[in-house]
Amino acid sequence: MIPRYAAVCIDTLHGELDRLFHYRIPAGMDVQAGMRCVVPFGKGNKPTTGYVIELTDTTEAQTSRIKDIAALPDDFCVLTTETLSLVRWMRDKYYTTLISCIRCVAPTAKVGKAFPSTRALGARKPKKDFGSDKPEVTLTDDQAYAVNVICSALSAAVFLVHGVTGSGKTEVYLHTISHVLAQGKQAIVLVPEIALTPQTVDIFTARFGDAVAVTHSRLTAGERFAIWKRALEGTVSLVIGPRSAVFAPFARLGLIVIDEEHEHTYHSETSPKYDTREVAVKRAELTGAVVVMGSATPSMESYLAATENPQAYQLLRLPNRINLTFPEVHIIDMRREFSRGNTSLFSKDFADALKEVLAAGRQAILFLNRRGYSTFVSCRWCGEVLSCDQCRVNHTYHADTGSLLCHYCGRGLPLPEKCPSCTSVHLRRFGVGTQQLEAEVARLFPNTATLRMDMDTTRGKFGHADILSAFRRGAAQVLIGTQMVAKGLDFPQVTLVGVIAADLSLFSGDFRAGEHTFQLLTQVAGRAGRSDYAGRVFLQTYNPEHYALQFAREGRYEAFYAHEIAVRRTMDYPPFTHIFSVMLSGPIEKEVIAALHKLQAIMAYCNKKKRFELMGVSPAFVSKVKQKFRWKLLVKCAEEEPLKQFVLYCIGKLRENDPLSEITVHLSLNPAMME
DNA sequence: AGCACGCCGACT
DNA sequence: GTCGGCGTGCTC
Repeated sequence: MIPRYAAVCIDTLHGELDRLFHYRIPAGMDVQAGMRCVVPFGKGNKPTTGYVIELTDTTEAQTSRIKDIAALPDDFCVLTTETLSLVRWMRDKYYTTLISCIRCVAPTAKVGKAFPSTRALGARKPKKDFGSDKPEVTLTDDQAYAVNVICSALSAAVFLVHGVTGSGKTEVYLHTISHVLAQGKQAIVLVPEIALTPQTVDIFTARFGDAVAVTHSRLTAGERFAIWKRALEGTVSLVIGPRSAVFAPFARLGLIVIDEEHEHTYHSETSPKYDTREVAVKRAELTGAVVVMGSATPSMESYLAATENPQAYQLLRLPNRINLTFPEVHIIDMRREFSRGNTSLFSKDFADALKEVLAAGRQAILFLNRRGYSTFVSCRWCGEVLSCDQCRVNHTYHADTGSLLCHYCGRGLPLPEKCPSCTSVHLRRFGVGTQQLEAEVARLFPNTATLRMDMDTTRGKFGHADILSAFRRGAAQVLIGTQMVAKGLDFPQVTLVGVIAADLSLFSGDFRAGEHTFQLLTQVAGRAGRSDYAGRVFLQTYNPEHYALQFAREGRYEAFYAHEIAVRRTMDYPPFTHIFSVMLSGPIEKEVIAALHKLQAIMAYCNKKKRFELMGVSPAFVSKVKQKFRWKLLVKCAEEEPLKQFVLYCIGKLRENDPLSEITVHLSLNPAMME
């Protein structure tokens, strides 16, 4: 029986259109579920792109209003049976519209246009017999065990590889991928950010050659589509990329690797606000693929799952550095430096160590997680702190342009000569950023070449790569940077790492501050001593006794985990509960607060059984950005699904009584960063 | 979101 | 009488 109707999801991002529209299938048109279609839509019967979600023989819609599908722009299905299931799951899981999920999975289409032709791309030979391609590297016992366990998993298993920095996690991934490809299956490798992990990507492309496609945010729509199509057709069998690569449309998916699984970039910050790890596990469940997550510092969520629910998450350990010793890590109490009269940026021990390294002709990495020259400018006459007029954020002084810059909206202005509040000339710059750090190194070591890597120096298309390759070939002895220099880099000549202010991420007010600090310090410490030369790491801090610093110094992940998870349990924080953050933003602060109080009242009224813990109305961490005031409230509950339904129901109630015309609602379940 | 319909003031 | 302002409501 030939189906007569197609249920179509219209390619328009609007909540009210988040339902299926039925169209008649004209005689002779070969429509399949998962295809794109062009349909007349709206008042003007405007030709509009849609996606065929299902085919039916009957329809409940009034037959007199049903129109015909106008055309099929493609001769293939953009959505497979698997990805159709996936987008439906995502829609419910991430409280969003079906079309926004489809846009994650399908290549981004220009409405009314067919996809570009792939014919011009040339025949593929970005074939090889992987079974006979025995990698030349000899695995350690730990590595071999991990590879064996993963490769003998039947299907849909999830592994967490906890491997210290330098333990050879990548080699485990490579062997596992070889095994999967040799079976004629396909694999996805997810990395936090392509630009920051060029070496990891190079290793995969070198090993698997033409079978690999690398995706990244700077690809054009055409390039992106070409890779998508090759994955669909199976002319590539390994896709490497950031979180969006989890959607690679492989028909025979065998493996998804998530490197550095704890990285917050795996959380999408725009709708659908998906967690890449959850999507990967769902795809594994739908396809029978295996998921391998790896990290030196696993997230609390994953490690808890691996230790308390080993049927679902199997833990594999790589506890030893291969041919490397752990770097010596020193915590420097900057309060003592100050009491001894040292008010400079560098402690005496670190300055001495840097001097030695430079004299020995080796390299050093200096890490400071703040860009700019001075972090704020204030008036010594009246106390005014210069700030952005669009945002509630202090201006940062940038020495290269001599300007004040807002790091939230990007607007800048020249540094004024007089205080805008009292017109005195006693403006002074306080706080240290990477620019000032660079100037300080130049002052203390005048003949030393330095490179700086932060958002200001990596703007260009190859910004990251240029700086890293210059440092690799020895164009500079010192690399100064923000957290860009902390991750995954492997420079054999680097024997010293200095963390200039290890407390910066400690007091953000986020309950994950301890976890983030531990992860960051462990990552950055791992940059030192990656060859025969011993490495040294200095953590400068005003809080030397903090557990995140102490455990990072000792390289004791399990001890840190035990401490942190106990705090989370006691305080009733994730992963033991779920937190839904509701933020409202709008141009009039009073109205934003009033709407939020109204929502709070609705929630209190609907929460008769006290199942949900309502936390108070408070300003967002940055309470004004780009002329919009931002206030939030948090709701906690041990179970995710009822929490989601409760919050969405209450927001629906709020909208019923109030059009919220100028107010935007921002929802986030278990946000990776508390705003 | 678009886009059309609709019901009131200024103009050829 | 008609042109056009943007408020309201629908889209198989």
